[in-house]
Amino acid sequence: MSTIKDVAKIAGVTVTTVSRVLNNRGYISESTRKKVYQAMEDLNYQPNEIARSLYRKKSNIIGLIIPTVAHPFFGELTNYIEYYAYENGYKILLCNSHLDKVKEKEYVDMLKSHKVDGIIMGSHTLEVEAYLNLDLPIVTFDRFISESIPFISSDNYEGGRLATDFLINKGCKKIAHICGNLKLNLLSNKRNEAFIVEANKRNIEHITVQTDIDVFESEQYEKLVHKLLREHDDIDGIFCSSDILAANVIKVSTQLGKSIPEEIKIIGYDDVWESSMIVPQLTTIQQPIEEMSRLAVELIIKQINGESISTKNFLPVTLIERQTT
Amino acid sequence: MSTIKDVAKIAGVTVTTVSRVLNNRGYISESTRKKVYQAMEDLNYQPNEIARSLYRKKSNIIGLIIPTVAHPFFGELTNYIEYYAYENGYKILLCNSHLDKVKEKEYVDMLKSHKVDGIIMGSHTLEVEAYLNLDLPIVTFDRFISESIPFISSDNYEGGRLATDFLINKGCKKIAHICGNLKLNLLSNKRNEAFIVEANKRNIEHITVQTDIDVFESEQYEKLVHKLLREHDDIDGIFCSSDILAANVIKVSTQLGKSIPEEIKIIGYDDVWESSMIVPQLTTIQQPIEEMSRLAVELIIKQINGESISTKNFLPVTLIERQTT
DNA sequence: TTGTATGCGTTATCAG
DNA sequence: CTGATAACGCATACAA
Repeated sequence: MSTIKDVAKIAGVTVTTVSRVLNNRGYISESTRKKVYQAMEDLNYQPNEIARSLYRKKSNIIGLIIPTVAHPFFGELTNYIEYYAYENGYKILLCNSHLDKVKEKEYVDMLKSHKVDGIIMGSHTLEVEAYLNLDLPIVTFDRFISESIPFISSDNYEGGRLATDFLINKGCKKIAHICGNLKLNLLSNKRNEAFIVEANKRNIEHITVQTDIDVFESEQYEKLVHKLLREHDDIDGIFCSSDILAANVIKVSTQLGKSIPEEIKIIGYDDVWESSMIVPQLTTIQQPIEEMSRLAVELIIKQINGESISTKNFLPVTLIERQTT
Repeated sequence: MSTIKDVAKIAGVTVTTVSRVLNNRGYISESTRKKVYQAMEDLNYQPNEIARSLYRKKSNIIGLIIPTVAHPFFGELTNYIEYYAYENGYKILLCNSHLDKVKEKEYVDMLKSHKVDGIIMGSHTLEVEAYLNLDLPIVTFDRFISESIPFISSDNYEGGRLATDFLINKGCKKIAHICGNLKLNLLSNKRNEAFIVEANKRNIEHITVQTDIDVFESEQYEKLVHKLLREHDDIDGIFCSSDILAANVIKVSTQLGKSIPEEIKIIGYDDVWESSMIVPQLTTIQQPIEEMSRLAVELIIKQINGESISTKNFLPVTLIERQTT
């Protein structure tokens, strides 16, 4: 690959001049500008971004840590994040933590070594302190770490409320909420809070099932759902904390011969693309995935530029009624 | 962030020495080694990978260009690719081309500027020449560009044969194949070749439907499938070139009141995670996504290391029978 | 309008 | 065993 020196030699000028035309800085005569352009063309020259990064102390790269891009929600999120990052001249270094504590830590260190300009965190297995000493612009999804670290989150309480109310209004008498591990201190726990409050308020029998099964372990999920439906044969409504989980519930319910939505109603969360594709189409709480992504990029870039931003960012959710309720 | 200089100063040695302990090169006394480690610890020092990359002319980054990570197939692929890359000390710079020719070209240039060590291409909208002058290790999925550029592909012909035969053996009398744009010169076109050959051999009426609708435009897909089933009410078997497409067909068939698999049998391609999750569970041709990913990383790294590799890499496919046939 | 010299953080060569 | 110093490719202050 040719360097700025080669261009300079061919164009018969010094590297300074080449650098100038490259960055449009200071005065340069039209004739030399042309010569330089010509030389760059001839050599098929492209500036070395590594060298630029070193000098400028800015890599134009954003690190993205998520559980796994194979999960539909994070796949969509990542797609949009990369899209908006690119629009703004940034690139994405992708890290799938698989919710492995050790790996997440290693990724953080790696990203720091690689001098990324900021980190978007969609995976949080580490202790609060680990994020505090990061000394780098950061945005998290769905987790409050400290007043100084901005987060983006859907309005989880409202989502939980909407889902629960909806099931009850549809006539459910005994409902369940299947969610992640509530100990993880995620903002999504608010969904369960709302679930309990609303069910109590309406005097409806309710059960909460926590799980930290990896979402791709469908057999385990199926077992869990089987168990739940066996032990509580009279459950007639389930609120799932993700669409993927809801798909599992649909599958098991069908296997058990329960008709949806007559005998059991199911409502998901996220509104990933699949939820309108499956049969029966899933009723769900829609998170504004694109807007969350756009905002994540915006917040990171503003931090990089030293602009002030709001730390608490709640985005609205919407109930999408389809065929499972 | 502290640099090697700071460490040197604190440890009371020169940068040379620090660099030595950092890279375990040459002799160093145990005592200075300790001092240096101590200083690194105190400063929480991490070597600057940008500077290293510049000097070594090696970034340890692999560029990945795909249509979009939001597509389940590419989501899974990307997950595995990142996994294996990381295992081998490489990082992934993610690019979603959205099959946009201009964007794909820009991404390629960007990756070259960023001095990635190699590119894995899962998106090919450019002309053959564009890839030939790349002057960088490269691996493509599902496209033969030239004898010098290695590709990875499932055994598409066999996949098409398996699917077609299976439908016919199950009693289908009139079958359709919905596939991508055959003009794109992808190896997946072999699936259609096999489809036609097998159908003719068995003397079965068959139709090929090409489309280059973006896979996320479900309404358009649905229209297409509606049209197909309206014009050919007697179709009783459909081979879809992706599971996502098959999911669309399931949805439309259900809407039209056709029972699956009694009145119409459906078979997909890929075996993404969703295919076993949907109801009814999808019969499909499984591509070995993890192995394809692992191999892609292996082939790129071997090229980077100057090792010789095979350019034509076909991986076996498997028919997975579930509920739609 | 253009050139010289210096530094970004690191590694390697060559002395000592 | 350790230290100066040059080089990686680029951009800027300062001269000319």
